[in-house]
Amino acid sequence: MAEQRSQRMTRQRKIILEELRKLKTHPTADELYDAVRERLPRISLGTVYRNLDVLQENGEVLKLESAGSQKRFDGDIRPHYHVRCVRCGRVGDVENEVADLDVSGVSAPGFTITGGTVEFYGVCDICRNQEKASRPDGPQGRQ
Amino acid sequence: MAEQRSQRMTRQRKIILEELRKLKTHPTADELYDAVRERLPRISLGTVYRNLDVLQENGEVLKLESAGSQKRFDGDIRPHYHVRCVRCGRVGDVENEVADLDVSGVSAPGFTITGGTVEFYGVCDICRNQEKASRPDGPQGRQ
DNA sequence: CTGGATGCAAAGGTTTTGCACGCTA
DNA sequence: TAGCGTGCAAAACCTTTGCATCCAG
Repeated sequence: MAEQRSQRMTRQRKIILEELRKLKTHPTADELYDAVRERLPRISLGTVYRNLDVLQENGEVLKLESAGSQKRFDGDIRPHYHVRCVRCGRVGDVENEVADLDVSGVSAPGFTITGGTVEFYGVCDICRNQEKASRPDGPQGRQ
Repeated sequence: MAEQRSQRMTRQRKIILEELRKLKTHPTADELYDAVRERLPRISLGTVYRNLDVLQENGEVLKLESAGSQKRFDGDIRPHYHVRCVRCGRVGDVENEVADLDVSGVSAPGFTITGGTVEFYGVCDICRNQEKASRPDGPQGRQ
């Protein structure tokens, strides 16, 4: 278990990992690319993607899957819940402890269930402020 | 609440909704497109996407954002949990009742949490059989 | 009639990949 | 040195969109 898929710790891989751990924003690949480029101006976005894949298979980072839009990445691999902003897709960390989810009594035809997790959603402060700003006369639905 | 965004029930929209309700597979947009094309050979994929959007805003179908590279859709809007196959992304329905998730004590800095749901994952029978077939000499991890 | 909906095709955004060269172990 | 990793660019994917035309109400 937790097989290492790759052996070499290149400068690029090291810095990608460092920057991802530094960021608390659960960045998308290209947000991380921007951060890494400050230290390695010639790195390519493809390298960022390739390394995020490798690091994820090595269990060193988390790939937060969300269909369709952009994937986000997390350098903090301790078990914790996430919130996703339903407006902009930003992801935050939930402070509460994770509770063990009992999967033993759960059944779905055609599937063998191995686990589960809780996904929270909400609105981030940035979107909430924009929302307030754009309707000065009270709540009245989507613009 | 449950505002209708559109007024016209076109042949296309009607058939898209019918076919999605018929399918129990939580299809991707283009899987649904294939199904609909049997009845409307000249429909375009763009129309399928546009209608899925409208139907989703009307609350008539569910857009599953959970994971994978493609979004999946569900014609069954009753509250129920889903399982997702970690190998192929297929989605199935969980038979257990949904339990109310208490969100009141949950906090995440920078976010206003409005809800949450449980996401199960596992392996679907199709992938499990392929797995068995491709390693005739016992379990030994990824190939 | 009228404006929302369609078909077609092109554009858009994100992620993956082929290739020749570079660099870690 | 060997061969994994890189940069670059093109391709692959999925989804959205502009536009002229069509059709449901």
